[in-house]
Amino acid sequence: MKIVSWNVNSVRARIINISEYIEKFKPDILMLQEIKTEEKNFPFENFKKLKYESYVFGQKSYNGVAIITKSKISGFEKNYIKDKKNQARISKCEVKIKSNLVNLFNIYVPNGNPINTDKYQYKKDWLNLFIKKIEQSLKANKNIIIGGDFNIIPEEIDVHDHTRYENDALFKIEIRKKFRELINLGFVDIYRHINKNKQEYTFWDYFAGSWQKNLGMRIDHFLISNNLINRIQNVKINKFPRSRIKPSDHTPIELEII
DNA sequence: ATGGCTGAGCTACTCAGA
Repeated sequence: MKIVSWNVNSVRARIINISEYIEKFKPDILMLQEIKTEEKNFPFENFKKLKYESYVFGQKSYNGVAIITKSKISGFEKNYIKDKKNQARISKCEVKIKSNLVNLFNIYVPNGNPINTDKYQYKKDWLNLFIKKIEQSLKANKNIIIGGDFNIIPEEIDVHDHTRYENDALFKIEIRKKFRELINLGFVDIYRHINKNKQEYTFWDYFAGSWQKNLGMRIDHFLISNNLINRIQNVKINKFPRSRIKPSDHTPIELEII
C-alpha cells in the first residue's frame, strides 16, 4: 500500500498538478495539507473521476487537511485535538493494512514564526496537545502512522544552511525537542531511519530560485510506530511535482507498507 | 539574501506561509 503526504498549498489552485500526480504515481491514500478551502468548495468531483473518495476537514482561506483514498478507510475524525484557534490542522482515520487496523494521522503543524509572537506559543501548545493525544492513542492501538507537514527541521542535515535557522520556529532547539519527545513515545522518523546520511528536502520556497539552487528543507515527515517498522518497504521523496508548472512549494513524501 | 513569491479573499490590499 502506497500512502503519501503532500502539502499542496491550495487544493483548488493545484487541482491539475494533483490529478497529474495521482494518475502518474497512483497512491492508495493521499494525505493533503493546506488545502485552503472549506469543505463546500472542495473539488470532490475531480477526485471521484479518478476513482478516489475524499474526506475533508476544511477551513476558509488557510490550513485545512484532506484524505484522498482508493482504499477503504473508517472512523474519519476532525477536531482530534482541542485547537485554541479553531484551525483545521489534523484528522484521524483507520485503515486496514494486512490484518492490522492502523491509526492514520494527517497533520499540519503551525509554522510558529515569528518567534516573538503568540504564533510561536501556539505552535508549542499545539505540539504539546498533539503529543498528549498520541500518548493516549498508543494505549488503545499501537499501530500508528503520522504523516504530514510538521514544520520541523529535525537535524542540521535537513536544511541547506542550518546557521540561518537557529532562531527560526522550524529549527529552534525546543521545537526539535518536541519532535524527539514524539519519537521517544515509540516512533521512528522513517525517512531518516532508512536514509542515514542522505540530504534531501521536501520544501523549497518560491523566492530567488530556491528550487533551482536546491536551497530547501526537510519538514514533511512520516513517523511510524516501532512495531510497524519492518513492514515498511520504501520511503521516497518524490521531487517530480515540484518541478512542474505552478507547483506547490512542498513535494510529496511517499511510503510503501505491506 | 529577513527580502522576495504565491494563494485567498476580494476587487486594494492584507494576511499567511517557512
